[in-house]
Amino acid sequence: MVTILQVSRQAGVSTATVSRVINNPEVVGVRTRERVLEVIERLGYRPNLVARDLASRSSRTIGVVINNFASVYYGFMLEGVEMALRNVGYKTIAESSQATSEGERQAWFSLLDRQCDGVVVHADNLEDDELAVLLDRQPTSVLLNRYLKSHADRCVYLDNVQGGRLAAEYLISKGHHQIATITGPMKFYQAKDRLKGFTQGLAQASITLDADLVAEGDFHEAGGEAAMAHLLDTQKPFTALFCHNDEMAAGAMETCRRRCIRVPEEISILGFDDVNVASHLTPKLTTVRQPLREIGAAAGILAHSLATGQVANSGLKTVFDAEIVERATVVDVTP
Amino acid sequence: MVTILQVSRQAGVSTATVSRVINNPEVVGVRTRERVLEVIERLGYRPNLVARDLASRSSRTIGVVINNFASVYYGFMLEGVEMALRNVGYKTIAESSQATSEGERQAWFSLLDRQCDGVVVHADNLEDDELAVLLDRQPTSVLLNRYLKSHADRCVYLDNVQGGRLAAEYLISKGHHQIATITGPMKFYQAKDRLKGFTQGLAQASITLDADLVAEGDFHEAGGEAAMAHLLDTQKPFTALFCHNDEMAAGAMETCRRRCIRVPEEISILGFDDVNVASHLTPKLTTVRQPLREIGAAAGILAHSLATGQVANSGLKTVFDAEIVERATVVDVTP
DNA sequence: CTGTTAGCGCTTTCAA
DNA sequence: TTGAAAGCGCTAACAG
Repeated sequence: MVTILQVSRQAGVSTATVSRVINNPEVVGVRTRERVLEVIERLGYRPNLVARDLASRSSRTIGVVINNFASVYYGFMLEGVEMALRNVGYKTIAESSQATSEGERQAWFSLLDRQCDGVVVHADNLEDDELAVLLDRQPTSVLLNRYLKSHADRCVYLDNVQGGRLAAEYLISKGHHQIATITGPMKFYQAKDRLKGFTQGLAQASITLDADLVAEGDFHEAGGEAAMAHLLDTQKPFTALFCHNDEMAAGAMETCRRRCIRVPEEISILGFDDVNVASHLTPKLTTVRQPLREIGAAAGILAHSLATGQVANSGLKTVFDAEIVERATVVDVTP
Repeated sequence: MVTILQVSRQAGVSTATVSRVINNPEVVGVRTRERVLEVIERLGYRPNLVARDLASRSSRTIGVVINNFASVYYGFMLEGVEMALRNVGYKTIAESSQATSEGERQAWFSLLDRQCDGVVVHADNLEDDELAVLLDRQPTSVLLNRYLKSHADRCVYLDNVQGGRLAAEYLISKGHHQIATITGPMKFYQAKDRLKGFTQGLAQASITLDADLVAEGDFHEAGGEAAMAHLLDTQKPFTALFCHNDEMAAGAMETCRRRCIRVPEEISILGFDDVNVASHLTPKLTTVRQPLREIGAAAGILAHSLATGQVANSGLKTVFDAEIVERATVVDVTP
């Protein structure tokens, strides 16, 4: 391994000067700089980032905690963070939490131990109060797609209430009045908020959500299948279904297929997220889209701003709206 | 930030001892250890990994280069690496290459600069000879899902020839004789190998692959759609189609749908990979499965072995077989 | 079993 | 514009 010392000797300068041509070229004499650059090139010198980080007490890196890597939902957000950070010369490093509170805690600390300048945490499982304590202690950490009232300026997220309301409004605009819904696990605030917004949306049209038309799913396909079967079995009629994510919508469609219920002719189905399963289903799924890349990018930038002490909240967008992506599973039933 | 020095003072021992209770507890007197542990706990001390890495010249970390994060194909492999490494107390850190040779190079070096003990590289775009040079220089780097004859023991990959052959054999076993195929871009060795194996498989049954029944795709859905349209337009009859990945199979199915060609009644379709789009298509896609997690895990372990100087190649599995996952798009046409 | 003593490779005052 | 010197926080011989 070639070190800065060897470069400095070869170039006949001090290590400080070599360091300068790397990090602050303009401050170094042009002739010296040329010479050093030449040696660097010739020796194939590459700075040891670990040493640099230690000495400079900065890693120019933002850490990201996500549930797992094998889901495009997190992949999109991660890509968003990475792209945004690349533009400002920062690196991204991600760690997965296996979707457990312990995993979230560990990944978060692990990133901090690596001296990340900031960390973007997608924490579905940690409790509000623990999150609050951690955020207080880590002034450069931000929450991804989770909202904590006590630290609103540290949260970048989709407005799930708006998303839920939008779902209701859209379905109503297509003439539906009897609408069922399959929610995510109600312990997640996403599910709570989407249901809340959905209920609001229905209320605007003077529709009261019938408790029999609400089924709790698990955010996975199997749960969607089961929940749909349950809804159908209660015999309450409905012409449209809103699912809290696309996976469950896929499950619901599967149940319909098995029971020979035609989608969308007999039942319209609306998903949420717009991850790529949506466009592969038959018929293609109409869904409520989350701008995952944008959300990730905003979170990355926020963490970066906090880390570099820039004007915090300088008009940075932190709450995002969902939007409808019309495909083929919702049909207009206006008489 | 609380450092090892503060802990040592509080505990009335040297920093070396604190270091020992963290990294080599058994070598420290039980009473001292208790005391130090108590102080660590009380002060909330967390070792600075950057400092440890620098001092120990080891990061206990393996880097991974992948194309991008927004695709489960890479996500699965990454998860495999991570899981395997976790078991041996190593960390994983991933960087994306944007699927360009320059990106692959940069990500690779960047990981090395961070002093990763080894790196697992998914490099589709770098040329064989450059790869060979790099592998020679980096004795702890391994290739993921790519085969380089000159460095066979540094490659962990799916046997694409076997996969292609398996596809042919399977289709033939279902009574198909007129078989078309949509390949990946032929500049990728995966496509070459799958086609080669496929041809071999057909040859075993004395079938010669008709050039008109081969179309080159792009590994994406759009390319699959176009390639299928092309195949259909040549008017050569075929009863089955083998696609080099599931995305293109989805595209081909879309083209069939548009042209009112029933799958699998009129044309059977076989995919490759078994990423989750496969199970969401209608009908569900029969496909050739790659054990992505296992491949990732093996690559991680290989890099780890090389990094820790363990018995290289101690019976470590480095080439994996594909297998058929039967779902609903291939039908038996035996008379 | 524990402390002392050198660093790891780089950055960063402070002077010159 | 450049160099000398003092670390960053931790580990790793080497003694004892």
